[in-house]
Amino acid sequence: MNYPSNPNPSSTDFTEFFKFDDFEDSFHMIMEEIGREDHSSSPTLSWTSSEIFVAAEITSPLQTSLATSPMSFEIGEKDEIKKRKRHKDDPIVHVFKTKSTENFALDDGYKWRKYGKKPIRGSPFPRHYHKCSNPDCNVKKRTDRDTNNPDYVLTTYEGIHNHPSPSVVYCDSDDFDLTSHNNWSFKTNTYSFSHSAPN
DNA sequence: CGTATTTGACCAGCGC
DNA sequence: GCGCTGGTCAAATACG
Repeated sequence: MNYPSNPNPSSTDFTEFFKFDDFEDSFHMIMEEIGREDHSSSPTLSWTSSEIFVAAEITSPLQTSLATSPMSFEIGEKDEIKKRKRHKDDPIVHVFKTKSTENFALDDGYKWRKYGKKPIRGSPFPRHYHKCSNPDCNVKKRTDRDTNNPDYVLTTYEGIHNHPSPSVVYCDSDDFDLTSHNNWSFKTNTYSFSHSAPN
């Protein structure tokens, strides 16, 4: 399967990428929590990086909640709920594409445990499967090399972390509920972010 | 010796 | 059904 790149990397309107109700709900919920009345803009992020960052968004303590693309869906009514795998043409909302010839994995600040590796049909490069190392957190991510351009790594996230990023080094409050605070910063070995909500 | 990774086996959708 | 494919498990292995 070839993953499309972000359909509109410069857009700040995420809503057009959320075709599924649960995505839209969670998106609006988060926008409300961070005080965005128009629900159409993302937090402002700035970063420095040794890698070239291609996609418009990157995971962060807040945006991880948006960075979800389930691999399968539950469809149907109560008695007949079935699972459906992601179809080839389903939109993949958050695939992060980074130029990385040295480090395969995107350093997103979370700690991951690798649990699988599979050759993918049509690609000379295997896909790697990871779970969040935090107990009781079932967020997953997959990493592939871009078949069309092996210099790039595609990272796909599924799920919402139920804990803060271990890389949050500053927040304007001691508690961990980042969504209720305006200022925080985020640092990994590769990236450093800062976020300041507008007044 | 404890923890993380590797890797073949297993399993579940999906298309035919 | 059945086979193909991708996702997960878990025992073995590597590594600090």
